[in-house]
Order: sequence, then C-alpha cells, then structure tokens
Amino acid sequence: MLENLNKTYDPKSFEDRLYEYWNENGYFKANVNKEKKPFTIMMPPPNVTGSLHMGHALNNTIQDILTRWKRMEGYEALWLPGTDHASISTESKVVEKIKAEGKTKEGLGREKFLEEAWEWTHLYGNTIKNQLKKLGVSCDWSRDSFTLDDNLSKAVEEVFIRLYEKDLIYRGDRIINWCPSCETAISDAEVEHEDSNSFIWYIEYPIKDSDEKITIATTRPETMLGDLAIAVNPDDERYKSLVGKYAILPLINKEIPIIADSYVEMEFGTGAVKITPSHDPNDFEVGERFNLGQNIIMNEKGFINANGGKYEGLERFVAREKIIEDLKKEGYLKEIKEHENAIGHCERCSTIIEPLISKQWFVKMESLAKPALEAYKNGDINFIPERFGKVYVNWLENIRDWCISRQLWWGHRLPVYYCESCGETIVSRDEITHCTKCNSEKLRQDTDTLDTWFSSALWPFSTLGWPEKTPDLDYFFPTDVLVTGYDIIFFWVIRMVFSSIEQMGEVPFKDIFLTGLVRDSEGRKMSKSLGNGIDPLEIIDLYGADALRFTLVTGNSPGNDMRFYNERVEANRNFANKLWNATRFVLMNLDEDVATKEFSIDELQEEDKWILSKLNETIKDVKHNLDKYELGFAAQRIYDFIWEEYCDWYIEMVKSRLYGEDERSKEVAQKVLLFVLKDINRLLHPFMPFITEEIWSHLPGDKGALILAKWPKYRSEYSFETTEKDIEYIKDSIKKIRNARLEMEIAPSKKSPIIFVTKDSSIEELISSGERYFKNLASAENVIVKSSKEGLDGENIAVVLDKAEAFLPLKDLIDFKKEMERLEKEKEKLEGELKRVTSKLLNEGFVSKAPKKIIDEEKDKKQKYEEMMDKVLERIDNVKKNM
RNA sequence: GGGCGGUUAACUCAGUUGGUAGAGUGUCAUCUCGACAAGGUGAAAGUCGUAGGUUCAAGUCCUAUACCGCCCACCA
Repeated sequence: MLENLNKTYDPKSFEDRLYEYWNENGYFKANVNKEKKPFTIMMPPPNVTGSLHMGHALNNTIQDILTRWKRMEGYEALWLPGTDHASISTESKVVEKIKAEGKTKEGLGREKFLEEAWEWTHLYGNTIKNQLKKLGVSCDWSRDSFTLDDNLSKAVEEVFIRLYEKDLIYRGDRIINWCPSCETAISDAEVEHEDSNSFIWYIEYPIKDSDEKITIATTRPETMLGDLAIAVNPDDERYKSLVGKYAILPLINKEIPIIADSYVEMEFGTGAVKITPSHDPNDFEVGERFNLGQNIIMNEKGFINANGGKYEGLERFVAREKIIEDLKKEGYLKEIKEHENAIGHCERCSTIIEPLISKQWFVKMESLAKPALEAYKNGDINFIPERFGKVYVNWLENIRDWCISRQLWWGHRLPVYYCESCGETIVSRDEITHCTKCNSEKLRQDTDTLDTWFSSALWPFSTLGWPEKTPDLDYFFPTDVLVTGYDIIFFWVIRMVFSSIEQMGEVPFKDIFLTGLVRDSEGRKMSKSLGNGIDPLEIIDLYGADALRFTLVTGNSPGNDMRFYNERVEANRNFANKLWNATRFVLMNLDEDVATKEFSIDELQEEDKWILSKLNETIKDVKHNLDKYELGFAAQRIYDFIWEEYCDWYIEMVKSRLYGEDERSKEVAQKVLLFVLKDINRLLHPFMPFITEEIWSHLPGDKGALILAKWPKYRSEYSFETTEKDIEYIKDSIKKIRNARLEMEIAPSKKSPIIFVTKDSSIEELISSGERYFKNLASAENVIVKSSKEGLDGENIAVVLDKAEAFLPLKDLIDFKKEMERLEKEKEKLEGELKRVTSKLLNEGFVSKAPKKIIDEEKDKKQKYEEMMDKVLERIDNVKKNM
C-alpha cells in the first residue's frame, strides 16, 4: 500500500511548484553538447508590453510539446524565449501614457521620451513571461532575449550596413503608406484593406482655349488639388483629339496636360483619370513616365498644406466635403455614384492610410526574394499544412521594395549620418565625429528608426550571438521548426527566410508549423473591442494548465481555426482526473517490496500481454504522429490508450488477481500496472507536463524528474498478436453479454452462470481459461463450456457470438417478449450485413478486380454472419415455443 | 479580379496511401460494484452541401455548382 496521492486532482496544488522545480534545477537549459544532436525552436517573441492571449497559449503549447518530446528523445533541446520591442505599438502606448500626464512626445524630446519607454518596458516586460510560465513552457530563460538588447541591436546595425554596402538598401522619394495618426511611414504588409461602401465623383475639367470639356471619375476628390495631368488610354477614340491639349484644374485654375498612357482602362468610369503623382501609387508611376514632377498637398497629420490654396489647414476629409461643395456650386460636379472599394487602413490604429510621396529608406527586394523562393521550391523549407506554401510564393513573386524607416523614436535608430556641410550620407558601424568627405564636424544622425520586423527578421541568428561566430550559433543554427500563426507569414516568416539566406547562407528553419486562430464559442475572432476574448489564465485557474494545453492541441488540425469553449477544457480536466485516480488505484494496490521488481515475460498472464502489446502499438503510433507534427492524433491516441485500454479494460481485468489468493499472479499484475503507468506518463508528459511530473514523483523506482526521463521505445519482445486477438474476442463477448443483460433490464447484481456452447476447441479453451474475466466483467457466477446446447432451449437469455453461443439461465427474471424484441433486432442487423456482403461478393467486378485480401475478408465475414444468423433464427423459434 | 479554407450525429470537430463513418459534449436507460459521479455500463443519433464523373469500391480522387469564411490585388 503505497498510496500517497491526494484524493482529488487539484492542479493548483502542484503546477506552480513544479514549474519552479524544473526551472530552478536548470532542466530547461540547453548547452552546446557535441554528444547529442541539437533541436532548436525560437519562440516568436511576443510584444514586450503585451499580455497572454489564446493565440500565444496555442503556439507556445505546441512548441513546448515538441521541445519536451525531443528533450526526452535525447536531443539537446533549445527553446529560446524572448520579447519584441514592438516599436509602433509600444510607442503609441507610451504616448498615451504621457498624454494622460499632460505631456507630449515633442515636449519631452527624444531622450526623455525613450527613458519613459524603457520605464514602461521594465514595468510590463515581465508580465507576459510570467503568464507563459503558467502554461508550463520549458524554454531556456537564461537565454531570454529582447530585440533591443545590445547584441541584437548590433546585429541589426550590421545587417543594415551590409545591405547598404551591397546596394540593397537605398534612400529615396517614393510613394509610401503614411499613417496620419501614427505619423509614420508603414510597409505594405502593415496596410489592411477593407471593403467599404463609398462614392465615386464625376468631375468636369474644362479644356483650355476651347468649349470642350473632359470628365474624370475619382474616389478621392480632395487629391485634385495636387493634380498634375489628366490621362486617357492611347487607344481611346473618344479622347484622341484632346491628347496634347491642356485642361484647367477647377477651383485652382491651373493648366494641366492631357496625356495618353496605357495604364488607363477605357471601360472604367469615363476613361479619363486625373493624375496626382504625390498621392497615389499609380499616378506616381505615370508621373515618372511623363516627368510631371511632384505637388504635395498634405502634411504628416493629414491636413492640406500651402499647395492647397484656400483649402490649406483643412483636415483631409473636411477638405473633401468642402471641395465637393465648391465643385457643385461652380457646376463642375457632374455625378455622384455609389461605389465599393477597398480602403487601406493602418494595421495598428485603423486610421485610413494616405499614400504619400516621402523620403524613406527601402530594402531592394528582388535579389533577396529570389533565393527565398528557390528555398521553397527546393524543399529546404516545408509548410505544415502544405497549402501555405502557395501564400508564401505568391507574396514573394509580387513583392515590392520594403520601406524600413519609421518616423518613430522607440526602436533601432538608423546608423546613418548626414554631413551638414557637404551633404554626404555616411553609414557607419561606429559613432563618427567627422565627415568622411569634407572632414566637417557638423554631422547629424538620421532621426528615423527601423521597422520592428527588421530586427525580428534576424531573430533566429541574432539571438545566438551573430554577427560573432559563436559556438551556440554553430551548434543550434539552423533551427528545426518555427511555430507561428498564418497571419504573420508576410510580416515575419518570409523576412526571416530571406534575411537568413542573405546573412547566414542558409534557411533559418526546415519546417514551418502554422497554427490557426482560436475563436470564441460562436466562431467569432477574439478581440478587445468585442470583449469576447477568453483569458488563458482564467482557464488555467479553473481547470489547470494541462487541461488547457490538451484542449488546444486536440480536436483541430494545423492551420485551421478552432472554436474554444469551456466544456472541452472540462472534458480534458476530467481526463486528467481519470489518470489521477487510476494512479491512486495502482499505488494503493502496490506492495512496497514489489515496486522495484521487474517482471519476466514467462510469468505474464493473458491480459498482461495484451496491455503490453497495446502499449507497444501506442508508442509506435505516437512516434509516427509526432514525427509528422500530428500532435492532435498523438494526443488522442494517448488519451484513448489511457482511458479505454488501460483504465476501462486492463485495470478491470486485473482486479480479480489483485484481490485474489495467487500471490505470484498478484505480484505480476502489480508490476505490469506500474510498468505501463510509467510509460503512460512518459508519453503524456509533453502534452500534460504538470500532472505527469506530479504523478511521477510519487511512483516508486526511477529517481529523477520525468522531464528528463527517456522517451518510450517500441519493444518488439512485447508484441503478442495472438494474445491480442484472444483478448479482443473475450472483450467482444463480454460487451455482447452486458448489452443483452442491459436490454433485458437485468441488474448487474443479479448474477447467473454463463453457459457457453461451442464446437470450436480453441474457443472452448479460450473461454475456459478466461473464466475470471466473465465473472468480473459480465456478472458471471461461473462459466461452463459445452459442445452441445441440449437442454438450454428453456428459460435463458441467449447471446450469439462468433463461433459460439452464451446462455444465461435467469429463469423468471426473463421477459420473453423483450427477449424476442432483442433477437429480432439482432436478426435485422445481421440481415443488413449479409445483404451488403453478399451483393459485394456477387459483383463480378469486385471478385475479379479487388485485392485478394479484401475478398477473403468479405468471404470470412459472410460465413460468420451466416452462422450467427442460423443461431439467431433457431433461437427465435425456441423462444416462440416458450411464449 | 485572383487564391485558399470550410460544408460529416442535436452542438463542436477528427477522419493520415479510396476498402463496411469516429471522438468529446449533449440526450436516453441503468448502476452508490473495494481508483474515479470530474465515474461505470449500455443505447439512440449521420442521404458525409448539391449534381455529375473516374473506380470493383468515393467522406476520401476529378469536374461543375451553392452557401459560409479568410487572404491577396494600384480599376481611378
């Protein structure tokens, strides 16, 4: 009697304690170890000031499962954690904070503002890490990284300079996406397009020195202030005579040329387009082709500037209203139509993006994208699920240069200096005091910072010490798998791939495991504004981290969204409870002196062999599933083995031995119970680390933590095919007898002998030797096996089995009407099966073309069903006589 | 305009080379039997969106189509 577990499963009583235990003993740490193969995962760094949501819980659970599994398999498993400075997001939070204190960014100045930001970071920077610990993440905290750490910043600077030196970074006036609220440029990836119902305005422009007019259609009338031309398609007969002439820009009274460019589609609108090179990406290109120059009419806050004449000072949408009003008043507005179009919004603050010409820094993408594309085509990187490969390819094939400069302060400042005397641009690793060209001391550093994703793109190697040639980098890089949401393929995955190929000469990871979204129980996206977010910490508090983890990896497949509802977590908590109680059972029936002994194969009983054989299959299947990242299958397989095979059958079968007189048999049962339980905990540990470690600490033998234990291996000596079949036959018979008793409404307490009739000697032997199973599990008083059913036609319940019949003499407890109904149902079922099998076997095509194995199986079935049918019919006749 | 995903039991979802449809929850019946009522035992429940096709055999492969959802895109 070794039982020393609490009576009920209470995750709160040990989860935090165990995390401390693992962490303080350094079990999460990974070091260069040439004896072992490395396994590396880089945690996608959450925003430093963020807090844990279900998305984090999902992908960190997956990473933890993989890491724990590989660690147990004997790999030197490194899971490197960290956080991202999240420039735009953090900066806006800090701006809000100081605003509440009556301060502004400009008022504070760069230095003071950054002090505030650091303070904010230190205040909230540990929140998410502590929350992650609640989940049980086994990452190496001694390597915790932050994108603004000195060494990571050094990597950023180095990459910038290298790209600049290779001419892959340039500065120029380009149309970029400008957020008037964040007051910074953002990249294409950071723009979210949203369909909206708007209008299209038809505006008439008079032609110079003529009575003719030309009507254009526009969705953004305010930009007309910056018009530098009108364009028509060169093939458009309607406008051929106007090309080369000038139009008068209404309200502004400025002459603009009418040009012909094939970009204009004749079918859309009126076939004539106003060209505003400074405020539209397409118009910008047309402007370049025709040397139209620039005319910027808006400032950084989205207000009309001096170039807008009398509209100067108006906010862009106020200006729109005013302009429409004026156009109407002066008769230029011909028509307004409803129009649906996709409007770009800032990914961060949802403000409508303003395409703007601006001097920014860009990464030239063409030569970087090419090898990234090849890496996929060569199979150097794999997507799980595969379909996301297409998304990757599509983005890379249509990629445009990456705008990397941000008009923000929180981030990596560009290592770029300008000489105020000669105008030289100097890109330098070191702080410089003199202009390299004119030796002037009048230098100023570029005030911009880099896109956050510029630094996270280097995460897989910057965290390992690059650009230094460190042993860590040599050993742990490239990493094995990246686990992240499909929504950041563009932001992050692609940029890591090309950055790594460029700097390291190889891909940063082999596999990319993409998770879906965790939605609420109604299938809605969890969001702050809807207030429907489910807090992982609350779930952990209610059901424990293990139940949450299990819920997140089962019942869904990679890359697909899942709905989250508490009932599922509850079911998994119940599963944990089941294991907990099974353990209690094993421990309370385990004699101390048996605990450390091993069993030998020749002393095993049938059910021992059966469970060991089943365990073996489970080990094989789980390994197979995990190798293919099928975590859900693996988890389900372990769940079924524990609940159905170990608890419902093995434990029940073994009870008669534990409570019996045969000391030797009892001992073997105890040893097998413990042996299997240990493997169960090993298998389940990556999925449910807390409960398994807690149980492990109470099991005798194996000293040491489960987290470091060996992963179970398939043992060919524990495969017993014949025994498996025998036990399955017994199980099947027991189920049929139970079913019959329940349908006849006979309480389990009403026991009876079970008389088996069979002409098959192997079945006879099997049933005789399995008497205790029937006694324990099918309410049998005793078991009798006969070869003839003489004298059994009377007051019995008859259960038809494969190659046998079972009779339960329950006499007056039997309601023959019910017995008849039961038999009729059985008959119907068999008729259906027989019909199916027979027609299949009569099908010429099937018999001539199907594999022999399948045909033989069908033939066997047919024979079996026929035999059973005969018995059922015979029995029906007998019952009729009795009624 | 392109691309992708979903449509399977009342609900939420699995379904790994095509070979008699599975789980959890819920429902019904039953059981205080020496681990567990967060449990045991058993039951009912599916035209696998629709229409074609390939095949001896299709939830699974192909072609259309409907509905729901997502992503990408410079028709002003």
